[in-house]
Amino acid sequence: MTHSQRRRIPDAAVARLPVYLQILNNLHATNVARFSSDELAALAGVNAAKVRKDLSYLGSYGTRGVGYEVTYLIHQIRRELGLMREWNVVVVGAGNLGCALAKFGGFAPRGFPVVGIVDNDPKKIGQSTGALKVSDVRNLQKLVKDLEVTIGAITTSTSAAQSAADALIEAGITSILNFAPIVLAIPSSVSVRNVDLGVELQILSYYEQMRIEQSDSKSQQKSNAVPV
Amino acid sequence: MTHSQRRRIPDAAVARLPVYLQILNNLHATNVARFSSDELAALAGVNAAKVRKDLSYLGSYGTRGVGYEVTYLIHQIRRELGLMREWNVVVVGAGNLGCALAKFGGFAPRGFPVVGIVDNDPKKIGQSTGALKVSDVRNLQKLVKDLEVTIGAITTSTSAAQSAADALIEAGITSILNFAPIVLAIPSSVSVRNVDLGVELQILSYYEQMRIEQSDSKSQQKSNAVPV
DNA sequence: TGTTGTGAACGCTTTCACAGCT
DNA sequence: AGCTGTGAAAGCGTTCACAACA
Repeated sequence: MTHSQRRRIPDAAVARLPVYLQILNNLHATNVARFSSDELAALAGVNAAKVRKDLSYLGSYGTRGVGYEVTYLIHQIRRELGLMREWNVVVVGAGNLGCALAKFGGFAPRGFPVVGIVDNDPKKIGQSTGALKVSDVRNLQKLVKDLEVTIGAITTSTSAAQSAADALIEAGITSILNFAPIVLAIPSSVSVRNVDLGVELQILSYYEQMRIEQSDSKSQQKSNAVPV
Repeated sequence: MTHSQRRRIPDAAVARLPVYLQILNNLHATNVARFSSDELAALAGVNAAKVRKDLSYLGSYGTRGVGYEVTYLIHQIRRELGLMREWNVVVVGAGNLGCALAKFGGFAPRGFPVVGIVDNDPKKIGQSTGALKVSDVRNLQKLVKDLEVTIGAITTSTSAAQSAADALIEAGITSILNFAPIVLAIPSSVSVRNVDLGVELQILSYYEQMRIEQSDSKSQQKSNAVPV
């Protein structure tokens, strides 16, 4: 079945493609040329049917009886994820985290160069952080237009995060990576990914507690199983 | 319907409870005493039915015709998430991120004190970072036992991450917060949350590209709609 | 009246199972 | 013989819609 119209990949699959890509890059680095859905599934910690379904959304790029080619699949995933071009990032909030992101050289080689960092604190504006100078947040719109920025990272304090988001949206940004522990009010036309360690820890905490309660009831069960 | 046996909350709901808790803490700080599912839904960016279903997993703690009480609900969510006690955290990898986590005082007050940091680099062992001294990773098991640590944060290089995970599991850790861009091989009895900015950016990239392609076809559509 | 709590319907995601190719 | 690609089934999660009730 050929589908020449726009393919829409289910969100759940989109979230897994970067993980597959990571693994395939590793396989490529270790000179592995081919892989089967079983192998990738084992490395990704999912099951093989899921891998095949996910990869099938890209097109029919496998060979029955043989498997998939590493380099070819890397290319296809990169194409589908929009990684054949660069996406410029602007950081809002020149605190510890913001400056760390601006200095960190790890994003540019992966296609996400940080091209600007802004703040509203006059003391910070003009200071250098890595190769960048902190700009006034009031220049955000111009900066976004001139440097064709599409992604904004919010690294402000919690209290400033919503106005940072407003400024980014006003400036024409359509994707936000939010590090502030707050739910941003944004139009549905803008994508947001939240990175909140507090939330992650609390989720872990829930499963920790479940484990403890489960083992409690198990040991109770055990003592029931060996009655006096 | 009363269910006295162990309640198991769906994973999707568990992931939202910390977000609700965040919002309720804010409401509490601004002296709001009550809220309706509609209000919380608006603040959390979800719909009201989902809020009610999620909260109903905690028990029937609302009042029909009135709503929910902020402080009471905070208490119930905290109880359910296992936040009535502290969960000690150990950091593996005393690099930039690891030291930042150890120094950062933001976790202890939220119930997740970082009680240790380890590395395998002799140059780093013994150095101070915040209130902690970097320990030898070989002391991990003793550290985990003595300080009753349940959560391990992996902040090593990618290449060292799997052995860090192995060491944590060997030491008896049951929850891992992984910052390395790699899928860890771990037993299913251990919970893992991955924090990978590369993955987040690539997901945003996909939706950015979709937006562009959509607007391309729209403008094409537009030019079709106004033919020469 | 106003809002919760919840069966039932719906839609999305995962898994199964096997036809279809190499 | 072996592995992919995919309909169909099963399983979850979300939303609807309304009875229950303060």
